[in-house]
Amino acid sequence: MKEDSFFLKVYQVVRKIPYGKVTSYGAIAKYLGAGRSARMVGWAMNASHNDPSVPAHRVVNKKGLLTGKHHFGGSNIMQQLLENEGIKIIDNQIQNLETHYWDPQVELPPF
DNA sequence: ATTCTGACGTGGG
DNA sequence: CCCCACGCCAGAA
Repeated sequence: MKEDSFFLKVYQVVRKIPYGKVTSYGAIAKYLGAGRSARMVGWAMNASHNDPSVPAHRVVNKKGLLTGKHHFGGSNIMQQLLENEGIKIIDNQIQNLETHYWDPQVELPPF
């Protein structure tokens, strides 16, 4: 596992997501410079299972849909975690997404 | 090397 | 907003 692999970069960003905030795969990809590799970000989250410090539950797709909840052990853990942070979720979709949205490109300093 | 896949995004309708 | 199709690219087999 290369320390500079895409996964590691993703982890770094995802770890910086503040409590009660969410972001999208595309936003992370963009921040990393990948731009169109949003899918890779999500895929990187798969490997994030090996790294519990990565709050993957705060990463959703651009619609605010919890697309990856199925990978959280098969239960609605992801939704509960987000609701625990004050985020309302209905039918796997985050309500008031703009309120909880957190853009690394804006909130975090550039490289 | 090739092939396939994937927790996505965007654009057109 | 929904639906459909294409693109995108890193990693695993």
